[in-house]
Amino acid sequence: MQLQTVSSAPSVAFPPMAMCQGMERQAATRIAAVSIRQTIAPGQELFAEGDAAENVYEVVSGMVKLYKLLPDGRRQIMGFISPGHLIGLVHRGAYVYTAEAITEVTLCRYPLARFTRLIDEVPGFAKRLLDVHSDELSAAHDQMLLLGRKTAVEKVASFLLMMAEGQHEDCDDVYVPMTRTDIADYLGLTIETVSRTLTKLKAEGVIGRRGADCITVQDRDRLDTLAAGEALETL
Amino acid sequence: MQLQTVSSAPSVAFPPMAMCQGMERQAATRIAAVSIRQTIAPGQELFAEGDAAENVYEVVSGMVKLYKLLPDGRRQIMGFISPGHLIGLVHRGAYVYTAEAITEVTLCRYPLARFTRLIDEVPGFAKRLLDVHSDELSAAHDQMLLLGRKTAVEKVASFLLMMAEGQHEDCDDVYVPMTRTDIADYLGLTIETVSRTLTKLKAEGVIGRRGADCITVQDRDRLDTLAAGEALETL
DNA sequence: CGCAAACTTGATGTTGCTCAAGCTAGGTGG
DNA sequence: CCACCTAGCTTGAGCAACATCAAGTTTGCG
Repeated sequence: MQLQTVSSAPSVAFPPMAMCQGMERQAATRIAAVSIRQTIAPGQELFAEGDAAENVYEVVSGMVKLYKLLPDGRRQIMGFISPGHLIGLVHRGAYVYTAEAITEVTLCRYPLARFTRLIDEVPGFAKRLLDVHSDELSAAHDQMLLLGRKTAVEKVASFLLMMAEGQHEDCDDVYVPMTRTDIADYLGLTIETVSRTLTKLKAEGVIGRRGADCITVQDRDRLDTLAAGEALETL
Repeated sequence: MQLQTVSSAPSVAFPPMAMCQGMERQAATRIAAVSIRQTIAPGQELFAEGDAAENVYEVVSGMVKLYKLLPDGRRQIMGFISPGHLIGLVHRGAYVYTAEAITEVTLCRYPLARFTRLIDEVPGFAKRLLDVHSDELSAAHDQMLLLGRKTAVEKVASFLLMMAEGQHEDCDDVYVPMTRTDIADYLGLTIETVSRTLTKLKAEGVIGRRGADCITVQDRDRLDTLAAGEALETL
């Protein structure tokens, strides 16, 4: 019997599976065949750093955070995973970070053994995975630049733009499901600095706010400039 | 005619090619067959961020730095590449960072078109590349933790341990070929802070120094503790 | 020998952190 | 339905770590 918050069921082929993006129909069908659906509640861990890797996951709905901890509890969030993206990077058989649900999350789970077999068996799948890895690595590098060299304002501006990306284009509202603590641990700041910086951006008319988890982009150009780190404006 | 500092020559199969590590003899031979040797001088660029990707490289000797710049010149070094490692991560056909030689560097160059074909043609090659990518991504995540959450002392200690790794085991001397500016841009610090931190570590007896580019590890345990970020000692 | 680049050291400055209240909103029970 | 409670957020005052600015010192090379 599973935990109440976790349910599993074999999935039938599901049309827009990101895992199979750009792949042939037959290949996509084979990949979908090894996937298992499940749902987890906010705050639940998918797996922890150092656990033996047993599955690869694809987020179908909701949002997951990935993080690492230092021995004394300092935390760095490596990324927020939104629908259509994969989780489960493995390094010598173990997960390299902890994955935890921020909202309620629906997942596709791929048992690692079967998943690995697909790499040999499904033509084009290895290349697809290499592309996915390249995207992740590129994002990691952008984040390194942010963490090492951007100011607090630049970090928060970059974060807002990242969150805006992939949300409904027609509207300037950005929905921010994670807490200030999560944002701070993602940007290498404290929760107070995140809060103050948002207040400053609002005072400058760059953003507006409808409650803590909904932010309106009022001056997109200005936000872009700040995020890019042009260093023209100090705010 | 090539630049004086750059020379190319078709390579014969070369025994310990890292690209082929763990692969069958025949596969390794095929991979080696598409490689071209070349040498570049310190300070020379292999390619720049945003350039159309044309090659993948493997460092044979020497050291290369990879970096990104902000519009106003702030720089973040993504990594130092030592022999046996690959360079040339591609994201939508363009390089995502600039690669520049620190020392004189010998390389194996693999033209991208031929390299890509090998993925389909050589069994096991795709998996090998996925492993390489996993290692890189894991290293990038470690660096994100360092940049976002470690103190100056912890950063410098981590850096020294990274440099010590892969150097002759029998000796405690760590050879540091890059400048303080490079180290600072790698750790998200200033050159002055790097210098002061090294001085502090020396005063504490954790390290000793033979000139600016050679450092002796005198208390390995202490250095490990500091790098791990146990936060027990403030120094 | 002399120059330039790289490094170290010192004095001062500033960004973002720490500590400490308040505030707000959503959920619960009376 | 409303008061209360709590988790999360905001705001303020003071501080510390690291940055900046400014000399000196060392090193390697022509």
